[in-house]
Amino acid sequence: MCRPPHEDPEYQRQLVGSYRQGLLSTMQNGSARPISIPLSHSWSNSHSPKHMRLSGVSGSPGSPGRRPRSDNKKCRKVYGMDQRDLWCTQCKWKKACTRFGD
DNA sequence: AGTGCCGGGGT
DNA sequence: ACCCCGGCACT
Ligand SMILES: [Zn+2]
Repeated sequence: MCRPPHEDPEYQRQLVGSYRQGLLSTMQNGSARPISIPLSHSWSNSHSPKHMRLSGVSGSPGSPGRRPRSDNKKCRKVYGMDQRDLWCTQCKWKKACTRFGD
């Protein structure tokens, strides 16, 4: 029913993945406390102060790693350049897709 | 060639 | 905040 732009600009960017400020919509509480996320401790503060690294992931530390492209069909491939208006907002702006999010 | 995304830029 | 492209990694 309608969908005035006072909320959900694209389902409010999809999901209540808001923490940080989206909490307002769900809480409707008058007190917007910027405190906190349930930031837990580092599971035990110093799990093992040793060189924990045998050969797991990591090719180059100073690199974001490779790009394991997925065979998913996202907004762009599904609809095509001729219907860009149907893509999700992120795809429209050449950002990471939020609708499929593979 | 084409998709998919970060970084950067305009309003 | 909202709106995009340059250029890059990858297929
Ligand atoms: Zn998308």
